[in-house]
Amino acid sequence: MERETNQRKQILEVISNCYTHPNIKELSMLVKEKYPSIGQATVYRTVNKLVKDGIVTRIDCSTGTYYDFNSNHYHFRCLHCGKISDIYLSDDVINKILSNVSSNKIIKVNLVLEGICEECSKGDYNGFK
Amino acid sequence: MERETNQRKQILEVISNCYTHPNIKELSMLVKEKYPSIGQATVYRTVNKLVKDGIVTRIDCSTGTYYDFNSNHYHFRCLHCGKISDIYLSDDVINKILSNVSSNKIIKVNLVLEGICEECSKGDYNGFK
DNA sequence: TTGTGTGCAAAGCATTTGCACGGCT
DNA sequence: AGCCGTGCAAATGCTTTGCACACAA
Repeated sequence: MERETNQRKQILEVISNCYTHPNIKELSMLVKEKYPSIGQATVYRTVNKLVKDGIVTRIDCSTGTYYDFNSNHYHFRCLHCGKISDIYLSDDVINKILSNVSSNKIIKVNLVLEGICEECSKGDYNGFK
Repeated sequence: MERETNQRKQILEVISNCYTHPNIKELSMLVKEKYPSIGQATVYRTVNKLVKDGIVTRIDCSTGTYYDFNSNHYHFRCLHCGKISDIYLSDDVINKILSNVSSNKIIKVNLVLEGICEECSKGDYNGFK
């Protein structure tokens, strides 16, 4: 099913080396920088496959979709600077959340908190991004 | 700032009467059905304003963005039938989640669980939507 | 050898925008 | 009266797709 092509390996390598949580556009640029011969369509197709295969995680929030490698954590997005940071929740809290759903087959938890990060809270700012 | 135009009232009325959680396309169609003279661009612009004003809530998940009226609850989306249902969490659980973030200004919590709903779990199915 | 993956360019869609007009306040 | 909101249609921009070729299994 899933072939270990060079492009797949290289795109995965770029994602896993990402310090930030890129969206598809940023990811495309990073891939283009390091592996210029990889086409745009390949990035789109490959990332979707990696998500489907459970190797890469989607972060869906109000400003779009971001990607994360190997994530069993959650996210906070600053409405001012746009930075996305990781949040870790205990199994206890997660189980309490899951216990509120009658389905016994939860496959994914997309949790994104949005607000003003500590750094932005300190400085002056006017309005949100 | 926000003018109480007929279009705004009518679009809000359509959203608030929605039994389901429509995406922008479904919402456009519902608006078109009931108020054919309202243009497509107006639906887009107005919904975005209603979200910005905190009157309508965005639900962001892997299949796109859905809208909800007056929501202080959370959501579950079935990967098989696509249905979105409401989840209610106690303040206790929410506070435990929030306590994991160093920011003291959380403005929004986007929480979407995905899995197979009870109804779909009962029946046979092959593959996800 | 076979069929999936890839690159390119074009097609297909969803969303935004410019502009003139309408209607809140 | 002034100005934001609206409708229309065009523009924009993101994502997908068709096709011929490449390459992993």
